Amino acid sequence: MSDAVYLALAHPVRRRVLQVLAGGPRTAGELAGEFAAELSRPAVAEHLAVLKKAGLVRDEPRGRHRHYRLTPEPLAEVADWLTPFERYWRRTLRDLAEFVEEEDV
Amino acid sequence: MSDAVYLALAHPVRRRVLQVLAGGPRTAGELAGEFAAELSRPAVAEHLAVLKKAGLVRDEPRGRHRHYRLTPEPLAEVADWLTPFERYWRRTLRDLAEFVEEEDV
DNA sequence: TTGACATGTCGGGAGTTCCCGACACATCAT
DNA sequence: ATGATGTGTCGGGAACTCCCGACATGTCAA
Repeated sequence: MSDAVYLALAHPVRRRVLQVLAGGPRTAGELAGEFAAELSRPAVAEHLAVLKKAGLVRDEPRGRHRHYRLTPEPLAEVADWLTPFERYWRRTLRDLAEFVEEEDV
Repeated sequence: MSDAVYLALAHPVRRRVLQVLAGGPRTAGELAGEFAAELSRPAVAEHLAVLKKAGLVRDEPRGRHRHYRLTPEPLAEVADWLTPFERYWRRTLRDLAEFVEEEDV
């Protein structure tokens, strides 16, 4: 379930696929073309399957082609998970003080 | 490099370790104890090594123990990567209109 | 109907992850 | 010094990831 989303993001090619799809829907062939220099077509198809399983893309047949489009709702869960940590890396002075105090125990 | 962060987040135990450490530093033994019901101590140690490689935790010897603390700065990169997608899942009416238009081409 | 094209899937090989029990080492208490 | 304790690491097995070439299926054009 939610695990699938984090797993989908764990490979650089899959992250780039999402970025490409953010620019609008593409066919499977167009996507394979984007990565043809590095990856075979079946490899790209596998990555698309992983993204689909995570609910991050949806596919739809259009005649002889198949269109993939971004369905980024599952990313909201990742963003939510990240939120509590945000206060740590955007540290205020008071947070920093707490941190140093803990450090010197 | 940045790959290591996404990879670190890809395992549920490692995500939970980060959440535990958000509550303050812990020794290796305390962390292993938190997961003793599911995982052996060496397994937890391996997960800690992955987190360390990603720069998400830092460890420090304290006498006979070793303290781990959260260093969440690398998470900022993930949050930044996520930002451009945010406008898709928090869709305004105008964004929705654009989307539908694209959809019907 | 036939041929060309777009795409999904299968079989399998190489590498990696994940996990554990066992061992090694350092530190502290006695 | 000795023994107990906290921790890292090693050896290895099971499962999984990643990738490819080859094949199967379905759609369109002629």
